[in-house]
Amino acid sequence: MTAQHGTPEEKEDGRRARGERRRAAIIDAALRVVERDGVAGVTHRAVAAEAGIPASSAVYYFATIDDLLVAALTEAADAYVRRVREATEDGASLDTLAEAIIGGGSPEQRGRCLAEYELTLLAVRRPSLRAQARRWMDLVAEVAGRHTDDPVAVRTAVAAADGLCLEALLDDRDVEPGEARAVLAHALRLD
Amino acid sequence: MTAQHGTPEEKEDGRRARGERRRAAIIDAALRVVERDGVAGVTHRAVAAEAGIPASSAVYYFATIDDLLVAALTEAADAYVRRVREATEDGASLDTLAEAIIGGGSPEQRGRCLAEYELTLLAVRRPSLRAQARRWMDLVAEVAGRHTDDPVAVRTAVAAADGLCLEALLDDRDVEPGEARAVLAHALRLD
DNA sequence: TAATTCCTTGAACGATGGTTCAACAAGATC
DNA sequence: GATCTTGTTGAACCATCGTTCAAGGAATTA
Repeated sequence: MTAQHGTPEEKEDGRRARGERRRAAIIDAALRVVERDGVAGVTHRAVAAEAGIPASSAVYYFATIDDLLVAALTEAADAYVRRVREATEDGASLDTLAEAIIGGGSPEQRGRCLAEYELTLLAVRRPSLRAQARRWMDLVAEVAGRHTDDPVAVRTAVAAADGLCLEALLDDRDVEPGEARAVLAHALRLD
Repeated sequence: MTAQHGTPEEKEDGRRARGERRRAAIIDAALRVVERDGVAGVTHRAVAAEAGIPASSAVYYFATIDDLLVAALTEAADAYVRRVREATEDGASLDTLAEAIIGGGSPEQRGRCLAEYELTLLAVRRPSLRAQARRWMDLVAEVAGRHTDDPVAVRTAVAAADGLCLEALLDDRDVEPGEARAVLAHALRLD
């Protein structure tokens, strides 16, 4: 009853505060493991090792592997939304959108993108995760919608954005942001 | 040295013939397992159980799980190419292409599509599988190329086709083939 | 028929992983 | 300080899995 109202800077339980921090660290570690070894590599022990904590601690916060994956997917979607929003809030230029989606081909972005894809595919098999996974597409649809009123164009742009990511992953070469831009522009009839 | 030339109906070793049949049955079973439980569900034992044979027999034909997944991916790509070629060889209508890609939303097609996606994503982490995985995209690019000369339009259509599949998987509802057709037509400027 | 090759199969070994549990430390509340 | 809550941790249990292996059966060849 002490932490009732909105201000989170209430006098809080220090134990819980540290717990929340550790929880977040575990999720981060889990995302790193997904990037490195894929969803299949996410085990309590592997994530705990990545986070530098004992395995039983990872179990304490995420009783099942599923819980951990759900948390990781949610965090990944959050990060993605943050990134794209930041890149498109002021000027909704197509270049920045393309770069935010494809990620410029840097290795770290590539790892992120792969992780996002794996988690999305995971969501296909778990109805409870679908809503989280859809946030990617919905966000791209929203941004695309600023450039056109044609719903088919928007659908095309969204689908193309997803497909471009997959191509970028499958090709080893760095995908030029210019190519992504050209495809998005084509889908949106901006060329 | 007996089975040297092209005619496969040479007097062949009956043991090997049955072996080849069993090998094919194992690959089929592996694909069914991928559809049902995902790539993560592919184990020697699970595939063997699906095929109704002892686990050690699956090991005899595919010494490692990787071998099994490679074979499954190759077979899935073969089947996909066969399907799309069959649907587009005579009249290369966009409707048939759209249906071949999206698959009319039938549950079995959905399972196939999901399996193809999972195997494709697997290929991202194994360079030796990339070539097989690319066959999907290359085929769609070829078919799309029959409708336009604009390379950007082709790239957009290919990317959109991949993205549409993912959307269809993520949405539970059956995706209307008409929607897929509209998106492809938009990408190819045929509307 | 004997030797050879190919396939079949059950059992087992070692490793990994999900999960449980009990003991314990540390902060919060009385 | 006593008590309660929260977090921490190492050990262990049990299941699953990849892989090995040896014994054998069946088709083929000599």
